[in-house]
Amino acid sequence: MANTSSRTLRLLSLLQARRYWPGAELAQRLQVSARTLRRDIDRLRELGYPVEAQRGVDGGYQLAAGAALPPLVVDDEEAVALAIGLRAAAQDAGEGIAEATVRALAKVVQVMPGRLRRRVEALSAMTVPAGWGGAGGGGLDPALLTQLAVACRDSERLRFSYTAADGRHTERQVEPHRLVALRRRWYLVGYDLTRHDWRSFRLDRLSSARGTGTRFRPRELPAADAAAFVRAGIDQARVGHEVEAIVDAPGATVRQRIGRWSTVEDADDQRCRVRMSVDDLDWAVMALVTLDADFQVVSPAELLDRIHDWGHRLGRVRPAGPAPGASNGPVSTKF
Amino acid sequence: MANTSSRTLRLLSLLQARRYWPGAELAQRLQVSARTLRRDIDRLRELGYPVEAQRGVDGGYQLAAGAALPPLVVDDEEAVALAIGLRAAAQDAGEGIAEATVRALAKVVQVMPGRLRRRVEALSAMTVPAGWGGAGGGGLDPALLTQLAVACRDSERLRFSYTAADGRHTERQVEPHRLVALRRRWYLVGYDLTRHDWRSFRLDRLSSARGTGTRFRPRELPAADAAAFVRAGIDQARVGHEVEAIVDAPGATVRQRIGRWSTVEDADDQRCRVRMSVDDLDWAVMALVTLDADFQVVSPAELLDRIHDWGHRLGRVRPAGPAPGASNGPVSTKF
DNA sequence: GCGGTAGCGGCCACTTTCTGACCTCAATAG
DNA sequence: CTATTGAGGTCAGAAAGTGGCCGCTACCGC
Repeated sequence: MANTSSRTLRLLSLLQARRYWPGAELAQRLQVSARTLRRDIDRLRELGYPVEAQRGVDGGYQLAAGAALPPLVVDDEEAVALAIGLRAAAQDAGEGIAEATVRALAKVVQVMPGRLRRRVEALSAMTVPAGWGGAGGGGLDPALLTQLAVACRDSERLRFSYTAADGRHTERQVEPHRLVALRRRWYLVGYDLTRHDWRSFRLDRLSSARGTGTRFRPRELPAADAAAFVRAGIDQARVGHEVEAIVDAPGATVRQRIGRWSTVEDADDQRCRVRMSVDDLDWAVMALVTLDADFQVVSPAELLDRIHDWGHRLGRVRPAGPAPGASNGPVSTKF
Repeated sequence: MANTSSRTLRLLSLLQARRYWPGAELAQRLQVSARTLRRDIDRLRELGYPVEAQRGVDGGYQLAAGAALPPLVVDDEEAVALAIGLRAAAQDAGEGIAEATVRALAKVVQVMPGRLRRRVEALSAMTVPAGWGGAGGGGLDPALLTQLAVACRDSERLRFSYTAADGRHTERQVEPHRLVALRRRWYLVGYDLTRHDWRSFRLDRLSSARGTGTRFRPRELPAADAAAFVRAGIDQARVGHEVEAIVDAPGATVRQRIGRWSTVEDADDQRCRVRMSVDDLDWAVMALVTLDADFQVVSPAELLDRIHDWGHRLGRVRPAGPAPGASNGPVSTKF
């Protein structure tokens, strides 16, 4: 701990933990003279981390936002929070930052001591599954996502079992290349060693993955990028529903509420046209109903059925009569 | 860049970015001899970050999970992903890690260059607000959360305007102490300088906060911890809705779907009793309707009204007639 | 089992940096 | 104005970092 670089790191972490530090206190904590502290501060500044200083009574140092990101020194709890947040974010990240999210997740998880990893597992078990646990949508296992992200990063071969679209289970051995989020789904792009070709795998159809422990030299993907590869694959096997509806509310309002998942076009001042791609029609119904406005369905017809189905179900809800089951029922799960 | 400590930092970042590195490549990247690299690796190990090495052909170094967390070296995109993930996580974090989440958020945001901060703002504008953008639920402004977290951390006085429960606006000057998440809501605990007493403030009633620039010496909170303080305050002014319903579906099924937010008691084989506390009735409606089963409402009566309201709205949805706005409308927002 | 590869670490000589002490100066708040 | 606190120069001794060399050991493929 008497080292210079370790001290520099500690200084950085102190400056990150609290904004203002009187120089004397820092010097005392780092067990060096005030002069050396000043030199350490200089070192940080030379490294590109702008440390600002206030002179005079009650002065001190503070770490400001600079051109580059300093290494983040986080404590245990913060690391757990990071992992949880990233896991949740990965579930429905926009296509733009999804990759960065898993990259960061892999980074954090990789260096996290085992005890923290266990805490993350425990905590995220009680977290909301993907997109509201919607009726049909199989939740994505966040641990799987992490595992695959690490395997991609480290170029480690994987074995897993995969359930193809036709329902057949197969065992695969794959060189993982990249994770791709597309249309609210995750795909693993990799080189299938038994098929001797590139494939993309939907994460929700993939299970019991484990690394083989062998590393490989990354191959070159025969596509512009991984996202393009996946897109090419799923375009020929379309699935899901294209929803279109006219909503009796201003486009701006609608955009604010559900613009994230849909394309909103202004029709006139009071109406707009909403388009979205969903896997599950219930999802579309929820999106539309939360708008608190009337709407008309353009397509598909099934959506209208579904909506009326919901309407009926909700319409026939009645106050509960005499208690049907004694309220002293034995089984109860909290949370 | 020729510095030893900066090189150590760079080495750490390289080891975090990819798992396996051949020693020769690392040495070349860091512009040092292999011998010095080995010494650098040693240095890291002495600092407590376990670097493992593989000998022999195809050997190399890898950063393993150790006892302590090394400083995270993240790139720009990853930092943005971190901030986005943490913001989202803060919105509905469990009470246990909520505080760590904002702490981490403050840490990340504090050192983030302005350009990244702007990207975060832009991106999180298109992110789902708290709990599905539920109709009534005032979304929490994530920027506010960040701002307050930083102010708490840095012991900086705040001014803001506050709308009390009775609807009266007041201007407050406060020494922020801690942020607390309780029952899916955020509170700021602080010492109110005009009232000369400790208060807790609901974040969704707090607006136009700005730091005064003056720091203060933290006072001691007259309570076990900040959460206890808030709890004591809100227990005397309960709010929200206690929902109870009988669902015509087995308890196990229901528990799997919405057990996270509710208490489910088995009534008999085919029915169960669901209880939940919600701020917003729409939220309860959504939870119940996604169960895909009939149900009866025990309480409150308003819930029944709301359900029937939804039922009517959904019931009168019709297919769209002739296109109301030309589909070549100029304004279109994707994403 | 054998040879090649690649990490391990001791040793040495040389160079560079670091450190604390002492000094003067500069900004800031009361 | 004055006390406080950071900025920074200089100096000498101490400590480190560095590269080159060495023999050693673990591991892999043949």
